[in-house]
Amino acid sequence: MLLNINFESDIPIYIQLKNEIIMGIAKKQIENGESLPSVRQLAEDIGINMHTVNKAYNMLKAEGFISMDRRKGAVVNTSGIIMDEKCIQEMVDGIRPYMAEAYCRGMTKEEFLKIAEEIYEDIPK
Amino acid sequence: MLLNINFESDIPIYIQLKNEIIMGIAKKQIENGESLPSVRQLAEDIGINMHTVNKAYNMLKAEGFISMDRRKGAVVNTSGIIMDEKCIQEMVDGIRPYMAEAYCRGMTKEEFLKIAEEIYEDIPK
Amino acid sequence: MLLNINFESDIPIYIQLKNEIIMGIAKKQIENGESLPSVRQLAEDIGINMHTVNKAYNMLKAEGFISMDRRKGAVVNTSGIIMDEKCIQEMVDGIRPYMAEAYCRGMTKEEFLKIAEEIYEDIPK
Amino acid sequence: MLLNINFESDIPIYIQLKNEIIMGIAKKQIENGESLPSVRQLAEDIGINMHTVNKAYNMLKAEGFISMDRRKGAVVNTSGIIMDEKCIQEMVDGIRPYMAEAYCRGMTKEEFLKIAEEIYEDIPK
DNA sequence: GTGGTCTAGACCACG
DNA sequence: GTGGTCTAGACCACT
Repeated sequence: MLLNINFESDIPIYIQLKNEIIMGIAKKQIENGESLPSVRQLAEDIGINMHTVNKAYNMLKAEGFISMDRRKGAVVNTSGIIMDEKCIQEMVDGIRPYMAEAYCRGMTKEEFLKIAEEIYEDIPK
Repeated sequence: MLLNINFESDIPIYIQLKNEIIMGIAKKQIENGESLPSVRQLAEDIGINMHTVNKAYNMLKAEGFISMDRRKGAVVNTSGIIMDEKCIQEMVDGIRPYMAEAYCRGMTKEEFLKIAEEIYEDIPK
Repeated sequence: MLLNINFESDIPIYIQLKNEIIMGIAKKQIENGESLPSVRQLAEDIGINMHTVNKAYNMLKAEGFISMDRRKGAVVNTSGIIMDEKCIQEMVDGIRPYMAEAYCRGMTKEEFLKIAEEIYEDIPK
Repeated sequence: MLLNINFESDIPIYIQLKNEIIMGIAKKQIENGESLPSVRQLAEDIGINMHTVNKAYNMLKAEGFISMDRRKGAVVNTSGIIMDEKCIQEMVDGIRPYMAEAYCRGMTKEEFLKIAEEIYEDIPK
């Protein structure tokens, strides 16, 4: 799994890491039931602090993407996750500002939906 | 123009304020050429510090939504703004994580696009 | 004489106005001995405050470009002005930052001097 | 790197600071990839407020001279900077008033170019 | 009265 | 220890 981290971004590294792992799960680069690298290992690979990886793993656990196993470490476990009302609301609140800006900049609904569709279809690849 | 700021949010106030003003422009609650309230006035109205408003205004200026006229203060100026490559890329990078999460949570493309369409159509209201 | 003022610039209007008048003198759009418009007239023409025009005229007077005449108002008087050490120093300090930036951005001396020459030759037109 | 700040000048401290750092980059007193002092450290060294340094750093970041790396602080990054049309235009607009004044004061093109050449050649020292 | 600049001091998120 | 955010309050330049 390729984890793309931009150290100059204003998005915290642990958030980027969390997003990249979710992307890896979506792309099935890591399957349900498989283990993620150990905190220490991943930290060393990426060249970041152990605490940062830990934080990302804890967020993933809180959001239901992984579970912690004493022997196998962090294990992907997507069996119980669903798109509930709270998730939808967070998503709506998250993307609305981007749409408002696009709207002001003259992007039509069709253009926007076309791009959204492309992103979606590009995920599993 | 109603500016909705959530002081409990982990999103910085000046970012929320910037987004709310863009939303106000999109909704045509404030028209092209009109002046925004003075930094001090708006700060007092919302109950925040002058500098926080100033930061939001400066971001809007940098993104091309307003101009600072020495005589009229902050003026909405949407004439020159377009959805260029950089904007599209930022939008794509911004919404992709939400889509990847929705994808993992089993939301279909159709469901996602339906929600996206609803948000878009809800903007001008 | 065409006076080009940008109200959205971060350069104060009275400075812009002063510079434009000096440019007008350089271009011989206004000759030595001629009168500038009255403070009131010019303010109205440009659409700015009378005090702002006054400030520009006072700077021009302090720098030796004009003299105030009771009957003729502000009169261009370039007879006594020279490029003394102080002026040179101010010019050097003023353009050095632009050159340092151009240098960092990879502009060669030849390119810079070519542009400088072009600007100079463009003045009297 | 020697940072020369004039507290009596009417040029804002953060602008002077920005210019001095660009000069330091031009003189190779600080090389590409190196870190600048932390905002707090530099503020203390110069005897100014943290926020003033911060503003200078943010301008340098916006102009492409440095990147903010979450691990290494402000890092000089001149790899991507070029002298594009916008930069040239800003430079031209910036130095034209000095040239117009020099022209009025009787400085010839040759004298002007000689001084410009001297400033340029003096930068890397 | 406007924004711009600067200071001082605080808290927090990040690494 | 780092920068980011926010506050409070001050002075100034500009219009």
